[in-house]
Amino acid sequence: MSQPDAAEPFSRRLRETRKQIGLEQAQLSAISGIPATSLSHFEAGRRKPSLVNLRNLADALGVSVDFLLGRTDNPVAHVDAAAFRDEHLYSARDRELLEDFKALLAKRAKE
Amino acid sequence: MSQPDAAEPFSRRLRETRKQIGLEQAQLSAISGIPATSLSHFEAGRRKPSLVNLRNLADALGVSVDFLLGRTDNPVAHVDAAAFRDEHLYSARDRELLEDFKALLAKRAKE
DNA sequence: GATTGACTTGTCGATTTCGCTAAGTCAAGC
DNA sequence: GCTTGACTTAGCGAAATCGACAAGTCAATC
Repeated sequence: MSQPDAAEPFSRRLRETRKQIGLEQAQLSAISGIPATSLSHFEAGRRKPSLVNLRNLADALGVSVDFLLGRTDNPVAHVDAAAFRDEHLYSARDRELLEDFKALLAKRAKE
Repeated sequence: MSQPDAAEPFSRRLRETRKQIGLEQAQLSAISGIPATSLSHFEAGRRKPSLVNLRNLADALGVSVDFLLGRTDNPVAHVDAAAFRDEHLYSARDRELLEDFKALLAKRAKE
């Protein structure tokens, strides 16, 4: 078992984006400065990129890191959605209550 | 040479965001599942997070990875950041409870 | 069937992060 | 001065990524 490929959104996003742009691994390697063998490892899901490599990949491909990681489906960065939807929680008192509540849930979940 | 702190946007963004939200390292540790000592290392610029830790941090803080990395000045990446924030911590049932609790706080805050 | 090109896979030593534990700093409050 | 709380720092072995190189796969073209 354990297909390294299937579960990782990053691997798929990387390959899809690269191909969609019409780049070969060697080309992306030249642009990003990352060895082509490393790119192959990334796309195969055998390695995960370091912070620096991740950033360079996003730069080279012209997409957001969040997109590469599968956190958003929007390739190009971001519009400003509700800046902070939990704004009301930023009263110190409420936050305290919320933290206590979370702690309670977390504790219960462990049992 | 090599000031670990000064040159790294990630370190600053992490600390700033955490404090702005009003969390202590221990709290962020509980939410993100990352040891507090690791958080200290990140904020001091002594270590850089792995892909998984980076993702968990963005989730826990409710900001985009691109923001944490200094690629954008826009804190919020994708629309449902708040919804996914504690997803990995709780069961669906707990999340429901948590949302109810938040709603309660929000309602009270309006009065 | 031999060659070429794109890509995969394995191995190497070096470097880094991993989580963990213990100890240290340091300001605030008693 | 002592304690508490938030945070830093150091050391540990385990695990992962790093870049580089060699070798292998495999379909397409000649």
